[in-house]
Amino acid sequence: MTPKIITGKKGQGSKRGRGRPAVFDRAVALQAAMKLFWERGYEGTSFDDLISAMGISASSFYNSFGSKEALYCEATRSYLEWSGQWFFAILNDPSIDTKTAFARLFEATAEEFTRGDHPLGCMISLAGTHCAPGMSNIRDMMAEHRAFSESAMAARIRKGAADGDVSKNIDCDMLAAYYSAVARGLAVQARDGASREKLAQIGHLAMSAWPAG
Amino acid sequence: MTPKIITGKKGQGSKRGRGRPAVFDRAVALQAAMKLFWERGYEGTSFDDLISAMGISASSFYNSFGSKEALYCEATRSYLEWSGQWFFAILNDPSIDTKTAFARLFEATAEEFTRGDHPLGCMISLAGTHCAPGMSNIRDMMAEHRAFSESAMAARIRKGAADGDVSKNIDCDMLAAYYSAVARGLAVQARDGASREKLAQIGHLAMSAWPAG
DNA sequence: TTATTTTTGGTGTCATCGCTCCAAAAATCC
DNA sequence: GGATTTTTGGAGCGATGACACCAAAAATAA
Repeated sequence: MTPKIITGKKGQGSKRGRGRPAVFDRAVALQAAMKLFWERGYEGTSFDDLISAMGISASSFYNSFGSKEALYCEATRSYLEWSGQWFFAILNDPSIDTKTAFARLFEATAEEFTRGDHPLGCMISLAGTHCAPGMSNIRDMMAEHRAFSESAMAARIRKGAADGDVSKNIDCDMLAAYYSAVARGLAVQARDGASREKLAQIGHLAMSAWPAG
Repeated sequence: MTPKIITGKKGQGSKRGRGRPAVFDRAVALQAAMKLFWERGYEGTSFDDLISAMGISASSFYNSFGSKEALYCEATRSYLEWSGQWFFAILNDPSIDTKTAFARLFEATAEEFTRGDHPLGCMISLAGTHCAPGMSNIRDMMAEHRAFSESAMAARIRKGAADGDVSKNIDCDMLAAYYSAVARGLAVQARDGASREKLAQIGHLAMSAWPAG
């Protein structure tokens, strides 16, 4: 009944201690879990699928990651850290103006959503929209992540307005909401098998809604 | 092992026969199931949730609907029949031009996605994107429905090009893919709690990408 | 080497899931 | 009213899901 509290990451994460060192690479195992969650979602991924893909036993899993839900949170953070690399690099590139940043964002999105070395689309856009009651924590977490990326877009547009490369008359939050919606739609299109070219052209069309300066 | 084949709808569906008539209204039960599936998705909705919401017993469920998967298909058809009402009425309204039809489509979408009498967003847009292996039939079914609505949009645009109210130089399929993506994005935004006004403004912004005649 | 610390495999457990069977009950037809 | 046909409630089943526990194994510190 009393839930076991995992205070800190153990396994490969702790510094070289006394006992037997873990035989598996925690980062590699986490990455494998991330891809599975990305592909199938939280509820679509079973405990057995996870430990099998991660190449560890049930007890190692429990020792190192605490629970399926804790692992999902960690995998999500890992995904965000990874996708945030290209996302924020482009969004906040100081050498380009706001509109160009968004255009490049969608070019990169078309590429990233259709790569062969990881699942199609976006782990965040597709997750936690359709879920059982009792999964509200998961749903809320993903909604927050979506809201975060939308607000990052809004901040970039506001900066553009301050810098003078975006008209001061536009509603920055609404423009960000629009491009956020387009990104979510691209994730669904990618999942349904849309080609890189198709995604790129959708993004290009979306850019033609950019308000005139 | 030999799967029980449900040849036709029984229960309230069959014409007044000999035996004891069903005590529940099949259409009402189906609608309750539809709303549950719409809210939670296929995997997020349990058998017990269903029979409880439908107000019937497990055996009545099995007698009348065959299986959870068969019910899901039927609920999906029911949803499409219902949402197709407003969708195609606007898309194929002969009294308005193509661009106006799409603008009205998004106005209606903003309203329909945020009504209090049924779940938020769209049952089709959100379903079957993140699912377990073995659910490929469900995933494929939903992807087909999405492709169908996209092709209906493309057909409307092609008709517009033929009628002369859309430029003949545009790529009709690509424009449809773009508006399809926007619709998917609106469904996610609606799920995340976006207001009707926010959705309407996103749709309005999306319309400003309409190619010049 | 010995003691200590930690991981590991295997097994067990409890709940849920989706389904299935069965006999009683109820309504119609003759 | 009796026979027939169908629905209904309830009990139960095999599979899966997500852990949880434990004793053996392995590696380091002393």
